[in-house]
Amino acid sequence: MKITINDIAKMANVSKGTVSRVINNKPEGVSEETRRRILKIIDEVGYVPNSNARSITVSETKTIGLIIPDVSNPFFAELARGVEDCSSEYGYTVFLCNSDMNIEKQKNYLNALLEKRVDGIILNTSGDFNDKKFRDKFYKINIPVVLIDRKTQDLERYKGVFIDNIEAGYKATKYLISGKNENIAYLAGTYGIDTTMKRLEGYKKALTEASIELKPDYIVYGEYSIKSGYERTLSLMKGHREIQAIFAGSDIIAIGAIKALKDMNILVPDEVEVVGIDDISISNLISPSLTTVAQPIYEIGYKASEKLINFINNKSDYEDEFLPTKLVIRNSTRRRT
Amino acid sequence: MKITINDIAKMANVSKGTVSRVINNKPEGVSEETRRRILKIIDEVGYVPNSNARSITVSETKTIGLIIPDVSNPFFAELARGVEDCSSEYGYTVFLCNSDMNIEKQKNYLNALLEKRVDGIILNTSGDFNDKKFRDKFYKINIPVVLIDRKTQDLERYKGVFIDNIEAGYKATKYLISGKNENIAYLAGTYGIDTTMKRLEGYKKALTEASIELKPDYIVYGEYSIKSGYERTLSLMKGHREIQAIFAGSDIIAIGAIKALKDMNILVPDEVEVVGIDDISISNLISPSLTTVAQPIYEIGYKASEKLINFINNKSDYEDEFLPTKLVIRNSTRRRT
DNA sequence: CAAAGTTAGTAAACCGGTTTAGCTGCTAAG
DNA sequence: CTTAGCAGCTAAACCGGTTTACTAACTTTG
Repeated sequence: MKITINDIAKMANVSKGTVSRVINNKPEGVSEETRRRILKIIDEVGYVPNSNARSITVSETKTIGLIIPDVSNPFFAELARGVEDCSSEYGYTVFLCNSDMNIEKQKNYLNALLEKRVDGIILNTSGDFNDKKFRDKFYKINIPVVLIDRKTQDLERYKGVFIDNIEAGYKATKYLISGKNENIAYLAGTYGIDTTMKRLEGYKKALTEASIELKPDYIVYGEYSIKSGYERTLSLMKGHREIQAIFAGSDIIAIGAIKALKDMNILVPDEVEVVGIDDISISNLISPSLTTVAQPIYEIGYKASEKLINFINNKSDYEDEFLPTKLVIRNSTRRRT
Repeated sequence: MKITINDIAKMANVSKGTVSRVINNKPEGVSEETRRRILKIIDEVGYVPNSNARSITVSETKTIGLIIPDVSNPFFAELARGVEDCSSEYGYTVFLCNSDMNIEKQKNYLNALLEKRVDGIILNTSGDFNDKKFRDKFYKINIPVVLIDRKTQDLERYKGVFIDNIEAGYKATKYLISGKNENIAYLAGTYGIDTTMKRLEGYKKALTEASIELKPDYIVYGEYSIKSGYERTLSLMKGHREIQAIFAGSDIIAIGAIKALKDMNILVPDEVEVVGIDDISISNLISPSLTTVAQPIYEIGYKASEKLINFINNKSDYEDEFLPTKLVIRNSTRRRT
């Protein structure tokens, strides 16, 4: 028996239109006296307007959807925090969705978000749409979307907030080269994903520039997880003891790699150097602390949300944005002289 | 120019009631043939029903709110993942809210969630309501709430999913005692919070049981953060070099403590042992790896969501639930013989 | 003082759905 | 053959809001 705007109207002996004006702080059409009277009643009976009812006429929900692979991954947790902070500052509430890099799950979430009529979506995509009909439908609906961290061929039409991944891969690899390493592996994340491939490009660029031969064996794909980093490192090092340095596709992977190296009694950084990408907060806590190409993770989330909200309200243009990265030198690499 | 149920009805030459039945898979009142025809049209034009419109008549939104202090804290990230997983399995979508332990923020989020007519709320409370009027209003609305991890006097009426914090504190302290330590500090989290005080009880119980004198100086309150753990450890150890072991109120605090001890050149575990509570995933990655009283964090989140959803649908009773903890022995404590 | 303008408010239409009462035409039962 | 029952559907009311067109009363202006 929820209390509605009609109840308030009756109690105050006014029409519900008048109550509506008071609720929405519309200045016209209500005298100060009745306004106060209505507000008092609202306060007394504890009336809470139903924003869903509102949303169907004003066609906005002040709600956005955030789709990421997994909040329990520190990188995405930090991203999510940035998104949520900005969103709430602008009066938006955010739906959290964990896609697990599963395209089917992502589709289900997108559908749910569309049904809930979110005003926009921030998407860390799990790859191309496999369901073309769904893609067409999705495109047709034309909901504002801002990509985050990763691009996808299929979603070319959408802009987003990223880092320059080529540069990031380049920086990491170049730093390893500066340590007089020649046999440098790229312990990559998921094959085919934008970030993975761009970082590869940077890796190649740095090697080429230094006239170091590119060895296909040194490039190993896996997933963006500790486990994957651990396992691939074991098998990689088993076959290639000559490797002197590992450029890990993310800090999470690097953490797995370091663990594997420890288990194999290979000293980090003395025997093998490791560099990651991301600079998640634990990277400074593990031992040895991780040298990494830092992304402004929180800011990426924050800016993505801001970009989305501006776009929703047509306040601004809608372009790709690339935030700067920075090499953070810690103890998984040797001192350079 | 969104397409609505009316448009579909017109296209199919039926009333919108019929379309509604088809959308909701109601078996009665529509022939197989028209059902197929309508579904085909829906598919072709890419119609997505508006669940907000739906929600105002069926008075449920299939939406729940999750309020936690901070997703970027690994403990809460894991919790959130558990909540979201369960919720999505049951067809619910979850709003993520970061309260930052700020009671005012929490109030604003609660208000927003009420306006959005969430079906229920999972709350890691940020303390008692300071606004009594709001509390009364909130109570009156009588929305299902499940507490998680922490209780509060004010919210006694609500049940939730927890661990036995007295036992957890007891286990941790007892294990430190078993290492022949007598000067054991409790590096607590926020003063007054349920978990903090219950763990204190456990700490006291273990000391009393072992006939170790309780020294007020050895109990230090702070916050549940690395920074706080770090700072309090520095000042604690400066004044009390005789301390042999630290029971940290959480893993996050323990991580800060270990960092501080390192900076003071105090060896862990040789000179000072450290035990935490939580077993967040990094606890196994830091060095030395952390001995800790493990909580089933993900399960707490998952069960809380399940409890809430069952309660929403009146399927089950609604009682407190305490999940088991387990001492995980790693390298921040010495080998016991 | 009349005309015009402003203010405060109402009633009704509308948003996009669900649900109920009732109608039509057919089949099965008595 | 009548009647009851049912399947298939429609029209209209309803959910809880917003918005628009309109009116009545009062104020300002020339």
